[in-house]
Amino acid sequence: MRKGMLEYCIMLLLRHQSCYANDIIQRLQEAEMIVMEGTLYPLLSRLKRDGLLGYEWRESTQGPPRKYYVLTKDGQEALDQLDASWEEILRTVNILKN
Amino acid sequence: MRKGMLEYCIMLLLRHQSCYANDIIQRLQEAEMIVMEGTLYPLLSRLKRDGLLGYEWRESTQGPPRKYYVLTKDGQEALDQLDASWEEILRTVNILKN
DNA sequence: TCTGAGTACCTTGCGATACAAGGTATTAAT
DNA sequence: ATTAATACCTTGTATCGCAAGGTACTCAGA
Repeated sequence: MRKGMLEYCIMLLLRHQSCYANDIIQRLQEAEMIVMEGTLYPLLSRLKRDGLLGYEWRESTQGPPRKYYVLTKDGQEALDQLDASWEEILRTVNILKN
Repeated sequence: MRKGMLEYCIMLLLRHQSCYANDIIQRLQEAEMIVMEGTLYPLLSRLKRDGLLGYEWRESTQGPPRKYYVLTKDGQEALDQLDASWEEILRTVNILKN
């Protein structure tokens, strides 16, 4: 059922901080949402391609450099839109639950 | 984003009343969720095939007879499970929203 | 020095979901 | 008999998420 929620959750994560893939996987896991690498990387690439995310390389103390993703201005607007969609889904489910 | 929500919404609808396809489309529309016929019919067939829904034919005063769908016992249990999943998604989003 | 373990990024193939478009069948009215 | 309305269903396409597999960089230890 969480289909389609992933994009929203990832953008929520990036609203206040930049993250690289493993950060995202771990933080989502703490919020009880499991994401696979094979799901995450293509999704990040797509959001980058669509101009909603940008990234910058940063060195790591142990291991290869990391891609830190950040929300672009377009991304913030898209996120606002997703917030609205989420509210609508909440309303829908609440109506149907009566 | 509402991908995957449809099954849940339809089963919520059927929790307290039986419906045929156009009922479902109209009621979901009232709850601000748009469903296409080409989406709904295969979904209903699948839920029937999986034993979560049953149906009975009923005559209509104007037009061909209608398939009224109802939740089976298995369907009720599956719906309870979906309720739990929904609660989990609510928790996840709330955590990520801070 | 080179080899293996750990980390990080990415791709390919598959199944499932939803939509758009089109098709079949029954009923009632003209 | 034909048409309009209603109701059910199928096919083709796009997207999403997962499983599995692959590449590349870094560092520690043999």
